[in-house]
Amino acid sequence: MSSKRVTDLPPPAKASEPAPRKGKANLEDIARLTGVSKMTVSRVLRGGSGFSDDTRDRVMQAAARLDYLPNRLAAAFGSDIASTLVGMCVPRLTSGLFGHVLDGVDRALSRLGYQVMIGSNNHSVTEEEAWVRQIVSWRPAGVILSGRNHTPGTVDLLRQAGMPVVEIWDLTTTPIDMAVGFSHFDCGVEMGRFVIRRGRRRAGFVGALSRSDVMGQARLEGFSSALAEAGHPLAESEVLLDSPGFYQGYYGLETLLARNPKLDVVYFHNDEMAIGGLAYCQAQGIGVPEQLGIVGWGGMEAASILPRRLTTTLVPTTALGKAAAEALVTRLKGGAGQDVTVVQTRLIPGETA
Amino acid sequence: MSSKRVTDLPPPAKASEPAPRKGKANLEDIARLTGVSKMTVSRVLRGGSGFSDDTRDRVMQAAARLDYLPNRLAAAFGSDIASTLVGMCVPRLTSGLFGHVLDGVDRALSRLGYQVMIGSNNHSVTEEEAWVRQIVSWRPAGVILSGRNHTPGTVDLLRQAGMPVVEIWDLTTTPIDMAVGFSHFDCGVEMGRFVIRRGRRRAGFVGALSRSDVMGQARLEGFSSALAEAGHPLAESEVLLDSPGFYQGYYGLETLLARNPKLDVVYFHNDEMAIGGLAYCQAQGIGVPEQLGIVGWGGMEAASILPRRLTTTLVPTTALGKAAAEALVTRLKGGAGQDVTVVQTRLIPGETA
DNA sequence: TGTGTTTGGTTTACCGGTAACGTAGGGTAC
DNA sequence: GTACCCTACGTTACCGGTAAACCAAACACA
Repeated sequence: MSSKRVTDLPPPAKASEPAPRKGKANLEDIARLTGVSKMTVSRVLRGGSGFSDDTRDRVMQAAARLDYLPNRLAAAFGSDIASTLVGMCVPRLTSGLFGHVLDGVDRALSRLGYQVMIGSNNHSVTEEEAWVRQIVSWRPAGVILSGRNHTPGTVDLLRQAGMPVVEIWDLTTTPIDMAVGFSHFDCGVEMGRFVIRRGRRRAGFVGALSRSDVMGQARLEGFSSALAEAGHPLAESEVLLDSPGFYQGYYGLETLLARNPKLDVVYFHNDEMAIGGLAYCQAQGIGVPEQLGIVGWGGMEAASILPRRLTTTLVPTTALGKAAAEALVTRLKGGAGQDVTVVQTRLIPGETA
Repeated sequence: MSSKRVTDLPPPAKASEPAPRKGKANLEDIARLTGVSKMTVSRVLRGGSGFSDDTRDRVMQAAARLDYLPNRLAAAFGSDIASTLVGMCVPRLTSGLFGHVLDGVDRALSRLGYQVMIGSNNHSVTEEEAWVRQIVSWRPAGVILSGRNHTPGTVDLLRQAGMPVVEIWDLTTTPIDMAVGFSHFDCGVEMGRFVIRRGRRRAGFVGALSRSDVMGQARLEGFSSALAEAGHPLAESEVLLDSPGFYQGYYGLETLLARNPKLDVVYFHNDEMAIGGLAYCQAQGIGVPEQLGIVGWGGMEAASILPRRLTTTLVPTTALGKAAAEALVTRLKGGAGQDVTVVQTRLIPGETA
């Protein structure tokens, strides 16, 4: 017994009493009380068929009387297909965007009786592999990963486990199994073209590529390539080895402008950093957008209510999570499941560029 | 077999071949290959004692050769004390604050080999009970809940399961088992006294008590009582039946000021709403803090980098999560575990009040 | 030399479900 | 009347570990 609490069962219960101990009952106990076999009880409780209405009622009553609590561990272990566990790994749990993705996933899955096991890998594929190794040993029904970059070990583990895998966030043409996301490169391209259209010519970038945040990198590359194509290549870039937060945006912009005061627009790794950048401008009396354009990425709620609405790219985080969950469930139900699902991001032309 | 993927095992493997099928090996397979019993293998792999160095090496080699993946499901099921699952339920996964708490919990627990299963209850004790019922059927090692309000059913389930429970966020003098948090009422009191000291006399409150967010309610009560004590009771209050976000703060303040334009300070449900309120002031040309004081709660990162640093209460979210995890683990290791752990919040006297 | 004790194992039983298959009895088609 | 099928169960075996008890050989010590 794992009971560690002190105030548990009032009397220590007379030995070898077959009396129903409330709350510790199993199928056998219900079977005994009902006068059927435990297999029949199992069938009834799972809502299958192969029993009479009368039997069903009696089983249900007995289960209620004994306060029966199913043991999902036993069920999942015994049947090999009954697992309703789903593992989900995100880069950082503290990211507002991933919070919404997680929420989308959890809402969609828990409604169907699945349980989400979380993990975070801090943008490290090595940590991700360690997490996958742990998760796979729980024999989950499926796994959701963030990003398309994984160690060979991760891929091996998942392939061998033979379970559905959804890679979210960034698109990949060669998913391990399925992918739901959008192209970060294209986000960058779109924003690059946008700032060019707005007449900006000397663009900078402020990022915080903690570890190997290849997706922020991809946005930068898309941005750069669009600028180069237009004949006005990226003028300056400051990439901190830090997490992409408000402070980093504030000081990142300070550093960037110190190096090149003539910039007329700055693309930020994300909205949090961009808002930090805006704060810096306000503090220094730099006019936005007249003197300097500020553009972000991600579409956090705060961005739309600022004094000046931030120009950014809106990412449908909750919908993305929901789509990932649905792809997984479709596969679990035996459906084919789409290999690659694209969710649409949208450039919000705010008032800061 | 649960293999649904198509590109699984290259050749369909000759029938009844005792040859080690990579990645599907179990203790028995390792035992056979090593020439010992599976019990010995179990001991070796768990790093116990009772075997020679030679045996250990041979077992480890065999395990590596077979790509052995432990089956935690079987282990947890079979032993009743080996579960390393921990359930954690938060009001909303999209809340920045809870993201940090979750992160603190997950970091602390995953380092020790535990797996966190998440859930959200949308501030509803009924949804919480449904979640607890699901979670308990996974026989986790422990459970972390948010808030101190629970249905009798929830409490029953947890008591019967007899597993460690940590209630976080709000303090309670009568925890189900253990509690880690701080007093929301006291936060309100402290802020009430603070605004009085700053000379404010006509205070308002803007909240968004989605469902039964009793903790926001407690802060309001503390705030009110401090004001009343000082002889300047709360003048106006606007509580939306909505989630506490930026927009709600913006429009909540608009509504509040429409009803009572003479307010000289407004306490917000949280920082997100307060920032929304600040945005409204900026949009309307209301001088902060000269004309109107704005104070928030929570201490989100954004609050400290705004043009004017927000006056708020800093909640040590990550530390709180870590403390909760540690309380749980202490209890799991057999220690007594502190009943109630208080984490310190800190009023940050910013520049907005 | 006999008797603990330690070392390095083995054996057996069990956790609580589920899958697969077996079967008795009543209805039914021909 | 018999072959067949359906309904409503029961039986058996098993999933992959772990706990507990047992055991033989080697060693220690008086």
